[in-house]
Amino acid sequence: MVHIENETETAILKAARQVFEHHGYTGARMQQIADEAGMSKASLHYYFRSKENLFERIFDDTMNDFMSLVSTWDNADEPWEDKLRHFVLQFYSFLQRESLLFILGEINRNPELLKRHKRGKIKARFISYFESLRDNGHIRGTEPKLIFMYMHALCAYPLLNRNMFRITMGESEADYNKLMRQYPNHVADTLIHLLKKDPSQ
Amino acid sequence: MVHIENETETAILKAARQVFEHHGYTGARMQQIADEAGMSKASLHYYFRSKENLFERIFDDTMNDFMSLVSTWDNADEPWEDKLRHFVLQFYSFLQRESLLFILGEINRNPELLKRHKRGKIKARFISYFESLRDNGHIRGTEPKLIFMYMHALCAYPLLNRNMFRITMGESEADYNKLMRQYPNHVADTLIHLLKKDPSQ
DNA sequence: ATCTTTGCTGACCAAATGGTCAAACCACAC
DNA sequence: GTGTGGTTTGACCATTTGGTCAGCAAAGAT
Repeated sequence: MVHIENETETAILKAARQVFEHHGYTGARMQQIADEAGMSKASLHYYFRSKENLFERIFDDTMNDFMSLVSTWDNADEPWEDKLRHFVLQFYSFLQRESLLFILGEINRNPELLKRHKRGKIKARFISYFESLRDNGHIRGTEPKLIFMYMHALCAYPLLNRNMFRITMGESEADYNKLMRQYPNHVADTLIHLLKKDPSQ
Repeated sequence: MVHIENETETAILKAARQVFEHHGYTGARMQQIADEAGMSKASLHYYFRSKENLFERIFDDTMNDFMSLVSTWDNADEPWEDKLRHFVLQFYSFLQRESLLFILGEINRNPELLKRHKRGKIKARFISYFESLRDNGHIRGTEPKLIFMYMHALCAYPLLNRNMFRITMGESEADYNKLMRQYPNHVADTLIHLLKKDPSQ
């Protein structure tokens, strides 16, 4: 009976996630979570002892998903271009579902939150893979750490910054959505272009 | 006497900025702002009527700085490569000083905040400039809107995500700082590489 | 010296908020 | 029916928080 999720418990977690992601820890209200879960505030405290407990459950779940995605690497035997594109698409679609802004905001508020997720130094397999490709001369000499950062930045930032981008680029909602539908493939193209060796060499 | 900033007023704004940027609107406490400004809470209400007023002053100031930087474009007569590098370095150093995470978080909490900053559709001059370069065949056909987004993403995200990057890349604080010192120049190199025409064509 | 204006504050207030608890409720076993 | 265990809640509490206000202090003005 350690972790069999009750139906009520699931409803609470779902509501809590919505409210925390929208308002942050300090802005979230237990009453609002209770309302959205369709039960009394006291029930929240029956299942999770405190606001902080409930919050940590949400935060940790998201962080674990995120960390495991980051350290995932498909070892299928295909060209690195395909692997990279596949990873980018998967990563982007993950970020569309999960609220990274929430995570970043809470870490900024309380950096202690990260400490519980260190698990030693995990160095993403993404980086190791491209390091060995580079060492074997299959790609340009570009630092794989930079490529890793570029990939994260390009995937994540337009989702964090949606509204301001739309305004500073003078796009309508519809046009912006259209642009963003192709966006992850553009990112994959760009990263591949950055890594591919100049054929003349 | 409309806007001559009092010394006290300046102290309040400085303290308020620190507290708001760290804790966000909902997490910020008027008492803490008063403490850090070295005065009583009542004084805050004497100078700015309410917490919301004080917050909006901070938020608007930052947004105005940000928006004017985004729409700035140096028309000096130099090669586009130099212009671009110059802009990237300036943009990155701006983001180091100002807290973009604060802005993004508050916009997420309350999208209304953006409406007051629209000023019609302003379409960054950055984009127009590269559109005309492209139309005149001086750069690759890459969509300038994408380059604009890439530039923002590459500059901003590593600053937003500092802590998680350090951990997932398995870097020490010192090594990461070293990497980041060269980072804006890497970004400029990369963007130029993406735009430059293949010399063989 | 006294009045007036301006800056500033301690003491206070009403509302909101996280949390508690005794009692009610409900399914099920006997 | 009666008892028993887990579940749910309305009423309540202590604390925190944004905000107010009467009044003090200091600096001119008269």
